[in-house]
Amino acid sequence: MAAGATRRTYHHGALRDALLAGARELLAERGAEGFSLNELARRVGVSSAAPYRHFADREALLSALRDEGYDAFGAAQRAAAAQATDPADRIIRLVAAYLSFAEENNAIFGMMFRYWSWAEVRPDTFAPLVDAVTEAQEAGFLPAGQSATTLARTIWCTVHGLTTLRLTGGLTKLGLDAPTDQLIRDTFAAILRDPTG
Amino acid sequence: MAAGATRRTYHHGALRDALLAGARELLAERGAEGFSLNELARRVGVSSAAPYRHFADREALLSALRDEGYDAFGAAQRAAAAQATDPADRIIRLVAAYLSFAEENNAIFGMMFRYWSWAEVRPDTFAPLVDAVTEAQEAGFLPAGQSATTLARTIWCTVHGLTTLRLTGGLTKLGLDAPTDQLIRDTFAAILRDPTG
DNA sequence: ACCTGAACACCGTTCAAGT
DNA sequence: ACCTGAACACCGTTCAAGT
Repeated sequence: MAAGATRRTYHHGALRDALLAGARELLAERGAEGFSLNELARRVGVSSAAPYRHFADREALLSALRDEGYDAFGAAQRAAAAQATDPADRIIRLVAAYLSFAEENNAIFGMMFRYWSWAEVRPDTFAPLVDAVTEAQEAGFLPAGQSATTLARTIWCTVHGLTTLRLTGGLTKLGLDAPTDQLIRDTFAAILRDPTG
Repeated sequence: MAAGATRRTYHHGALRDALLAGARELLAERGAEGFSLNELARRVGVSSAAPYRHFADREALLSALRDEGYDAFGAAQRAAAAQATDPADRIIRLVAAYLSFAEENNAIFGMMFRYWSWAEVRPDTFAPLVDAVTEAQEAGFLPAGQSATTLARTIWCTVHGLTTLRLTGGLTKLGLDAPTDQLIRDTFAAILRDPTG
């Protein structure tokens, strides 16, 4: 699909978009550390200097992908929240959406949340989770003794740890893996309570 | 300290150890992705081909550092557990030790737990945590409804998420950071219960 | 305005040759 | 046995020159 997909003449016209599209592909194949700007240029069919017309450097291109990533992540979180039937279900769905976003966008997720950066993160990225926690507290699924942001932070830490430890193979390596649904249920059983109990 | 610290003659005698020591330094300065074998060779005062007498490749050298890292981590966990006064305190101390190990060994921690690998992880790395959870269940600090390994997995996910989100600056970026002690207390308040309550 | 070609200093890695 | 020197294919990045 990438082989020889080059305009014979001179250049593209829409090189910037072609670079971004190629970068998404290449990133998925090679991961963040294996990602090479020269390889990208070769695939897109331009000289290795051409990308510098559109991006200041390698980091700037990756930064643009992170930016898209935060958008997509926010949309996925909101979509998950919208499908919920009750406050506890909403939290579980947000958690499940977190995990599956990371699964489907491994390299980009890594760049967004795992190492450096945070430069492009949206301040409202976790608004859906904080809202869900507030509701869950009111409905008695979560204790009222802590602020919603504190509890949301705890849940964020838990789901983030679960996600990274699972995707990097750590859970499997230590014999702690389980099917996704069960993993989520068992993990948040320690935090979410039954309001009728 | 690294400048010109070179035997004038030929070579070292103990190049392998010199490489490992230099690598620990360089890794702390440059991080895992910035770590260069050529730069290491220059610092240690040998040709860029010399390290290949002692390590198959760049990865093999980093792998040796990960190996040391798991040892040091295990020792730190056991030391923390030994100081505890009760089962809940023991869990909090293990969590605090996890965080401070990551803080003091940022790059190595990243290579051990954050990205790839897991190849060198000790199967008993989390034995201290599982033991502490078992005790905490018996003492009523943790619910008895789940197995100790399941609960330990949850706690591991939470502390791991807390650690990575904090060290990468994510908590600060989203206005969720707090002093270490309070952060740990607030986070695990949602999981640990008062057995007298 | 947008891209190429050639160049720079750097990588990781290999291998014949030196001591 | 252990290391050097020189080389290879690759990086990211710069810049004069082309259209």
